[in-house]
Amino acid sequence: MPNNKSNEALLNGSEERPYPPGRIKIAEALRVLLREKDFGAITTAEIARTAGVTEALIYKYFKDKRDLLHQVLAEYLEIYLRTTSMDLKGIKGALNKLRKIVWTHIHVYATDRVFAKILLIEARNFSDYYHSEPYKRVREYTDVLREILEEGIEEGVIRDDLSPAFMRQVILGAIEQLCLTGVVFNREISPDELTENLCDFIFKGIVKPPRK
Amino acid sequence: MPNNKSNEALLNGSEERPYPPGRIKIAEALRVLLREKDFGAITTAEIARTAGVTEALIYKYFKDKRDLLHQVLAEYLEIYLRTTSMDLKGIKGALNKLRKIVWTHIHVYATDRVFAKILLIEARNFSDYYHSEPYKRVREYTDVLREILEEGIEEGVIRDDLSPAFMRQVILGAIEQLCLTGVVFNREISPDELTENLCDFIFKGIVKPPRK
Amino acid sequence: MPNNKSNEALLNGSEERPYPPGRIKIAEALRVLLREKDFGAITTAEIARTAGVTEALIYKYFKDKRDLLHQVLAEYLEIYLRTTSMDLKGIKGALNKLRKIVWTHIHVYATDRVFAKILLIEARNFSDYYHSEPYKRVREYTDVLREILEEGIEEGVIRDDLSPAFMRQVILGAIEQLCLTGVVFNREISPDELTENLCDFIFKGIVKPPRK
Amino acid sequence: MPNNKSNEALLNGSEERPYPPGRIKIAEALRVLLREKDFGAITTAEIARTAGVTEALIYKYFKDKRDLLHQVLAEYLEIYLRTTSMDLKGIKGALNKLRKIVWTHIHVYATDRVFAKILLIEARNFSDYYHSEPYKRVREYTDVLREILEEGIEEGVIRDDLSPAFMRQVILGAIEQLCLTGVVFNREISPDELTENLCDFIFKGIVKPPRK
DNA sequence: TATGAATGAGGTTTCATTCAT
DNA sequence: AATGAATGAAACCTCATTCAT
Repeated sequence: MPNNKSNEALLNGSEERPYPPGRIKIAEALRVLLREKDFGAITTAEIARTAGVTEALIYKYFKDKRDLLHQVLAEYLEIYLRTTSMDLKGIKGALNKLRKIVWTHIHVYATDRVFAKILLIEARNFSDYYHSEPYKRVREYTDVLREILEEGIEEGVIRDDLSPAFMRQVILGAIEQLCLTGVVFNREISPDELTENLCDFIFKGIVKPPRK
Repeated sequence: MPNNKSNEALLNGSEERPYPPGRIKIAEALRVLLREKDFGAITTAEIARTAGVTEALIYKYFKDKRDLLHQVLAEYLEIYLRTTSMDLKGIKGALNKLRKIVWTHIHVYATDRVFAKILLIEARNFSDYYHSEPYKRVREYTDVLREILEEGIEEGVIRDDLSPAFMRQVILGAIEQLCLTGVVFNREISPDELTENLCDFIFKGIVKPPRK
Repeated sequence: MPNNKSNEALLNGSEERPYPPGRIKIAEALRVLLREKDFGAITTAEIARTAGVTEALIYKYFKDKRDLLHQVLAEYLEIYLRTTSMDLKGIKGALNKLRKIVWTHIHVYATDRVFAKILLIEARNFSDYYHSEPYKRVREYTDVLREILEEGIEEGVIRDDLSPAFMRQVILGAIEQLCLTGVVFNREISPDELTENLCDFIFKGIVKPPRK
Repeated sequence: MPNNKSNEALLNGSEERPYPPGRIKIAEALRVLLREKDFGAITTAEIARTAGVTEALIYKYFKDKRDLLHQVLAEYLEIYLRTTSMDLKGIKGALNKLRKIVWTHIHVYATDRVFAKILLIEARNFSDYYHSEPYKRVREYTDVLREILEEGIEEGVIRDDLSPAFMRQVILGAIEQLCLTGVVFNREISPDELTENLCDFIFKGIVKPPRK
């Protein structure tokens, strides 16, 4: 792996300026708790207890409870944005890239349930989410997908009578829906299988081609 | 319209046993408030004030605040389930039915923003939602879609190498994602256009067919 | 049994003017519920539901919830006052009477747990109880005991250097304490055994008489 | 007084870790209010107001309103348990000890009306009281009495044909009944006189010994 | 850097009670 | 004689947040 910096480390601040222990413990506590319950059901008291610090300390490092979630989400996004662009390197052809990014996306949801929960369940509930910093990062993330679609159109392998933005929505919606139930009911998610089927769907549609 | 009972009336209980005025006012108050803000941001005090009744009355008719939402949601579902099966009557061909149900689905989100908000934003946030009564109704709703897909497979117009359940997920995910932004940013949603494009996508896929 | 009127009937009003069915059902409902839970934990809604009437009806027949309890208690007292004076008839000697009344008292607590609960647990909790109508009936009840003690003093079989009022308190306290645990923990209470031991205690004290 | 730690201090936590001021004020407020009214008639708002703190603080230090009462009661018991065992030191003879403990017991009720009220009136009304922590302390308290009785039996001064547990019940019941009216009607209670009479009753019984 | 103490503001819920019919 | 509808008042409690140290 070319990553000279582990994800773990990334969650704890930059190398030169690592986060103070209290801040690390708090963010980690939230991650732990999110594994078990909704953000809304988690109290600051609980976070503090889990982190082994006082509630007041949370407000030293975070503007408020929401900000804590946003920052934790931002840290995840940081990681997965890197991973994604890394993963696409060296792949040729828009369709191959598309397949790859679909797989990566599903894979993340499959393996990192906390991240998945935040994105699929919690985030959209905050009315200000769609104007928040993390949402902008998410857009960066999904923009990669749009760029691949544009690339495919230019390559001539993807139809040009549907807007890339529209196609991106459909693909993302499909991915999220497919993963949502897995996340909600804590079921296994198989990236390989889902990617295979989804790309099959996306590429060819569901209408049976007429017999020759 | 063949409906001999208006939707309005349906929200007020059965014809013989209409809901008491207080109950109607409370449910209506919630609907009004949901137009403007998140369920979580709505207080029982607010609901009571808007309804012109006392807070206590809410608890006469509903187990708790959540139950109120569930019941309001259930009433919506009741209506739209009827509408949906009504709408499909007389349509021939699975693909035509599919197109119709996609249109209906989008149309509902486009016109009934309160219902859309509950379903797209609030519902999934309640950890117990996926085990709740309303969710079962939603399943009934989406099952109609699956049946259409099965019909299409039998007719031989829809491919049989992807499971109907899978296809349903993809289609639903796409619809929801497409409507979500409209709902969140309070933008117009065009059922005709979206349906047109979405069915085009779904039916044929995005890969450009090779020139003959 | 010389009683030409059953207890059951007594609870339902006088013979010529029986209580209306609603009032009977409500009082009975309270008795039923008291078998299982504290008066404080019983709500008017519960009483109404159990009685199969509406809450409003309770207020037709009773001033308020407390009054309902007081009336139910009064009805019990009515019954047991009759029983007691009946029971003492024909018994000769203050000590025999004393033994008899102790037995009766314990026997009532042993068999009628609802009555026992009201008297041993609920009643004293109401600050106004000691000025209430039922309390006056209770005094009548305990006065019988005092009269027996006075009789014994006159007969010369009971010491005259302790006031009858004082002795009554001690005896009643002992009975109540002995029954209380039985009632609280829903254990069997044996009137025969308790009476035997208690009278033994009361009559002779606990100090071992010096050897002759 | 050999006590190197005042009761006052005991109510405020251990010496090294005194309770925070808020907690002390709240407990004290409840004690003050109990002097005037029933626990059930005291509201958390009232407690907070009297203590000069916010209602929320009550819930920082106590699980709920009941827990507050339990803890206050526990603190009293702590004190009186110490006092009791202290008081018995140096007394010879089971009967003397018995007399002493009766006096102490009555004396406590006579002087500390709040404690008396909790124990004689409030406590038994809480259905869970008999399974609560404070009740266990009360048992410790009354066990001392039983031990004295056992000692007396061994010494040969107390009759051995009645079980110590039974005798304890009778004695306790008598004490409580005797004090109850004093407490309820806010009348003076004379420990000396009551003890004198009660022990006379207990030791010798009420039956006049036959003339020699 | 971190804590202990305390708060403000409101939240949901409960329950006895009333009144028009 | 009984009900259906509604209420008033307060109760208990939660939780994010602040501030002095």
